[in-house]
Amino acid sequence: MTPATRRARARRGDGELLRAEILAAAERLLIKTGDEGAVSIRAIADAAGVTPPSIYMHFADKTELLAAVCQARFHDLDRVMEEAAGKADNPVDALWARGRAYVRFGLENPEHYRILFMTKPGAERPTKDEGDLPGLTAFSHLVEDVARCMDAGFLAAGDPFLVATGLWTGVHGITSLLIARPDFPWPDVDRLLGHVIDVQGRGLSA
Amino acid sequence: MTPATRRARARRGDGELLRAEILAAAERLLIKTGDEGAVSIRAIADAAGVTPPSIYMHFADKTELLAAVCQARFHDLDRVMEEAAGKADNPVDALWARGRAYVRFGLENPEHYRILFMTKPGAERPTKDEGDLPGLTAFSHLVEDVARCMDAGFLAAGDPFLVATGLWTGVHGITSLLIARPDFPWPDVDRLLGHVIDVQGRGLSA
DNA sequence: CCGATAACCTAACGACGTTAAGTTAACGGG
DNA sequence: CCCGTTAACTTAACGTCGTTAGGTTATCGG
Repeated sequence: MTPATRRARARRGDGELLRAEILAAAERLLIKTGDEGAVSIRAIADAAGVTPPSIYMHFADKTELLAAVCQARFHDLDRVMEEAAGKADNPVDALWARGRAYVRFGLENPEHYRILFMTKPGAERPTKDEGDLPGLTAFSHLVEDVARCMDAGFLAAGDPFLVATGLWTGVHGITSLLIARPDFPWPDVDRLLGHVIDVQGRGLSA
Repeated sequence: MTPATRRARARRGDGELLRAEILAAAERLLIKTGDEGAVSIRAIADAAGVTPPSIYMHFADKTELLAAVCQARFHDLDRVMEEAAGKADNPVDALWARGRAYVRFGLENPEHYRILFMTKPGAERPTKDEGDLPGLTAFSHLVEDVARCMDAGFLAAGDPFLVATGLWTGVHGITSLLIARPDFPWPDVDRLLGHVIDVQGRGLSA
């Protein structure tokens, strides 16, 4: 079962084209199969119309490839959360909208979520520049939102970083357990999330 | 590098002996290496002084083996939580003691924790009898504790199952993110856990 | 002592990530 | 127009993995 359709070789300066096509192919596979295990280097290469070693021209190893695949998706996460927060007309509602958007995003992209937040980073990966962990900007947006809530007196004064971390672990707990243990007799997701948000809201209020 | 020391064949009725030795070898490997990836069927077989196919006399596949390894450890989890809860002299303190014990246990057995609560169950595994998911009895103990808190008026009346689920996702969020993202600039674990417990306590109180 | 069979082993399959060493084709320069 | 340089790939292979088919060995009842 050689490549489905063999890709035409890129022109002299256009080696970078393949990189994008590899990422697209990996993305397609990850979404279609919904299983990280099925997204092998060989399957990706085949889907991209290329042989496996070609992938190593653009990615040092498989984990770097998968990280790149997810990085794009997690710029989406930040965008989605910012959008949701923007629609609210006070910082507290924005906070909860953020949480809901986070959980929904995770459940809609479970394999991306699993790779990013449910696997150990094998050794150290000093990824180039800003996107060190890809959700870091999203997190700092959260911290800022928490600080706004405190400044406005909606939440009790305290350490915004600590509070934001607690909120993050809260929504992550829901998201990751729903992904990892779908067999558990979960209550309705919205009810559970609503309850957790409610509890956090009471517990954090001034 | 054939087996380190070859195991003597068991006697006629004692085939089950190997099962225990395989579990022990896998347990040793998992703890020593601290990496699920290093615990291969072949490595386990080698550590048990046996060839790889012998393992399939006692376990259908690798995931079943790992599940069995973790099941024992999670009877420990229930025990540890019960012990911690038993030392408290009111049901609310028992609840928080449970949470602290849970997080500590997860951080002390990160690979077990990862296998049980951070990986997708491949297809359906209708494990024989009671320990369907191994932490289920521990969870029902939690539900009972929550109900006691409500009955005693320490927590606002409500659905104990829903509240317990929220508490579970809360401690799991902390535990699993600490395991999966050790590179994040975490606040002190006790401070974070204390904060989260404090928030939940306020949010759930009557 | 012998045949049955429990308790293992040998050999192999196919898939995986990854590397070394080719091969092909696009371009700048003569 | 051809030619050599070299970017853009490929072929072939290594060692690993989980797993299976089929053989071998040693224990035990008779």
